[in-house]
Amino acid sequence: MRAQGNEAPITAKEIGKRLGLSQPTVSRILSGASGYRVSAETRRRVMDTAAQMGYRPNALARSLRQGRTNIVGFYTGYGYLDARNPFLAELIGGLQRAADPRRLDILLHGVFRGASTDDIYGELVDGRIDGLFLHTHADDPLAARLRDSALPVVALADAIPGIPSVVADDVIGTRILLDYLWEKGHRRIGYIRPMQRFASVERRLETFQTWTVEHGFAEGAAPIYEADFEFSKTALEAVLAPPNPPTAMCCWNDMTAYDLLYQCHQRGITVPDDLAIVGFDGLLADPRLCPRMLVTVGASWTDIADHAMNLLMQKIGIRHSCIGDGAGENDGAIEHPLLTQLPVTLTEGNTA
Amino acid sequence: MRAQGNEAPITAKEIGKRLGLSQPTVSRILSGASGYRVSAETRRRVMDTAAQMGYRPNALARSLRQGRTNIVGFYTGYGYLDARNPFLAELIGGLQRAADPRRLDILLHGVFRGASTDDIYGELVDGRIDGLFLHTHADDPLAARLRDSALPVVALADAIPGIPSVVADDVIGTRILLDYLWEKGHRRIGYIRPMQRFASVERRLETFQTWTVEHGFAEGAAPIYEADFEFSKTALEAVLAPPNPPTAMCCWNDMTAYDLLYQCHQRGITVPDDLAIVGFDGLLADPRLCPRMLVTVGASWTDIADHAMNLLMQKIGIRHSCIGDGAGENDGAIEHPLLTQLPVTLTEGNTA
DNA sequence: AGAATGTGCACATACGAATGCGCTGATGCA
DNA sequence: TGCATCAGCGCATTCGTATGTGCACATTCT
Repeated sequence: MRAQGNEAPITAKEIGKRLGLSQPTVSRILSGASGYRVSAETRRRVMDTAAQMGYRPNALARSLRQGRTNIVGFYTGYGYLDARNPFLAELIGGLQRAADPRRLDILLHGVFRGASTDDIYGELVDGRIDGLFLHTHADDPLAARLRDSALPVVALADAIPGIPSVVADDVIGTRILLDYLWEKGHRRIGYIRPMQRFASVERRLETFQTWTVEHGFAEGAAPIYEADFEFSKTALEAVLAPPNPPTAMCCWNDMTAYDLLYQCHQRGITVPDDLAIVGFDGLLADPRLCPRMLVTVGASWTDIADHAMNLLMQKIGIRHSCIGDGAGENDGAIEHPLLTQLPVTLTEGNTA
Repeated sequence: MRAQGNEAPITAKEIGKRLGLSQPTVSRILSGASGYRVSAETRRRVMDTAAQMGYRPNALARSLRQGRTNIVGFYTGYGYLDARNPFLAELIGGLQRAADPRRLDILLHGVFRGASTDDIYGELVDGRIDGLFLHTHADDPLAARLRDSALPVVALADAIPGIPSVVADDVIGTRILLDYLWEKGHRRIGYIRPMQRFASVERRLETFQTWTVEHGFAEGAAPIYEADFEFSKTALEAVLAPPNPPTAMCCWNDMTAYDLLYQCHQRGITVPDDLAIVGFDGLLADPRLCPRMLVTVGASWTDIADHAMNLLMQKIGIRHSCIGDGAGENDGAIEHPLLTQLPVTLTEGNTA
């Protein structure tokens, strides 16, 4: 039973007391404040004592004073999603890699069940984070609240009007997928969309419709299906029931594609011979994990995270400089477009 | 250009000023302090004004005062691992689900390249988190530092001596796997271990050796191979080269098993007919994602995270109560064993 | 009417670091 | 000798909230 906790906490004041110096002097030396003169001797004594006592500056006090925490938040509006979801895993993993060289930590905001938009909003803007990565749909009332707040926010993976968003290029991506199917000889292609009206969904679906018109698809040759995140058995039956079913299915994202793939496997439908399947997001490109991989497009998750991080850093920097000089000039503030669409590449997995 | 930032921040003091009340009174009302009497009228005015002004208590100031942040940290000593790794995804995802009902957020600590143990330690104990989930190996010098610190720490997935650790039951798990192989008729079984001497590795390997002796395995019938995280092609050749190669391979964890699985697939070796493969961790149980699933054991990741969270909450609670009454009594502090081994179950995937 | 109780709030301080400003003593230069 | 300069450091305040203590005033009791 190591009973500690009775010793006074190791603070700058404590070091100062021990050395006969004031707390501010200790603070200035240890935080390496420039423009402050101390004798080499005093500096040495402070540094030595601090090291010996194992002094660690309290991050809360420092952040409270400086208005900066070096923590960026991540919030997903899809409360049921966590890091187990491959999509979110790529997102969070990408942010981790992007945060690391910038010496930032990531706060995963939880959304306890039953929390109101107001509560969540309050926890996001309470000063714990310098900026936020937002992963939600455009209809989320939280998005509107955040757009009008002072907190720097960047949207990821799905665009939010009025908030800088970094997404994969939905139009080019969808066209690449459809061109791929076209070259493989497919002339009846179905599209699976989710029930929700996400911005990405709309862009992808519009592109699908435009493309099929461009390529002279007849009525009924480009059916559109609506699926929940979990693609049900009955849905596949509905797809294959008509006399001339599609020979290929274009899924709005990879998770849906995997659902479909699994359903096909369950009933002995060979992919891609009986039914070709393409997805969107570039998920699970690692063939070790999923040998039964499909064809997918997607932007590099590293690029998405890195780009978003740069945007957020810039917003954070601007906000902080504006505090000092109230004039509000935007010196050197490059105007970024609200929607950044990153280039995509197609990945053709082994279909064993 | 919405130029804000010049308006005074909305603080409790500001509300008090507007209502002719003191800041403490506002604070007490809004934080719902018990044992403090205010008139219903004042309470109403404060609540209304706070709501109208959009008051959000500053979490930094509150935490600084209360010595509690309601944030728990997660740190992995394997710097190259992020949420993309299925193992870490399960770990982080499990913690997210466990944190949510407790209204905690999770701080993912980054380990910028080149950071010393001392730097990392400093960033972990700087007051931003109430407790830490530690995922690293026993040899990590950071583990020793943390063990002697006042920060509540719980180790996950790999045991750390002196720190409460929550892991899957390595011994039972390994025996279950081997019994499974035995029943399938395998009498020559190889084991793949990593180069690192992790605690879990040692326990699993010991169990393998004990088990093979118990079952009368002859010399050379239970070969042990050493592999890096990436199982190389040459390694599989080394396994299959001898005249009487193993008919089954027991991999120390699932990621290694997937490597092996992939190598087999690449050279047309049928699993499990030509070579049976079993892993450990219960990863990727979702058949949609990995139809070529293998046989694996593992504890429920939800259970691991939940158990670890309970342990940590208890340590945090004890620490906080000890601050108030310096006596250091451990009233009601149940002594938990340092090593918690959770029961495992076997999952037999489809081997399509 | 005076004392005892209770109500409703303000005052002061703590938390720990950061920072503008100003004080002291030594030195420089005229 | 007199004044400016500069090094070296302390003082006071700031950030925003929480909390122990105390002081008026109103109410009730005797």
